Amino acid sequence: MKEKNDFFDQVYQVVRLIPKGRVTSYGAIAKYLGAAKSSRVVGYAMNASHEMEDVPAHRVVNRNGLLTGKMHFKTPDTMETSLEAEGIKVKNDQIQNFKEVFWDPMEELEI
DNA sequence: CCGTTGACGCCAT
DNA sequence: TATGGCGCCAACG
Repeated sequence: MKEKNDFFDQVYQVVRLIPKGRVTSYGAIAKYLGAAKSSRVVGYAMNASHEMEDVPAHRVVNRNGLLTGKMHFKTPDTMETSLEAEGIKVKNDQIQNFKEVFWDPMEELEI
């Protein structure tokens, strides 16, 4: 068994565990995986997540709760629309109650 | 093969 | 408080 699975795959696993109506940040995922400074790689993994339909990339935003990656979806409105469909309030590409809907894998999951 | 870019985040000034 | 630069890993040209 190799402990060092692909970083991308690990990211997908965590993102898939994000409960409906909750969101997380790239840094939170990276930190959970033990690569707090590799937050960029998490975002890159999200870009490749288009192959995995089970990866709700729309539930992953930056640390500011800003939908920075919305433009990478099928349509720029897909991300905010999907979030609002789950009860998350989005205004001007920014999650309003971000602190309330924020889901920290470190808190909910055990490493 | 080398250089640049990217859905980010933290530190320094 | 705000702005700029660096780091990290992988993919693309």
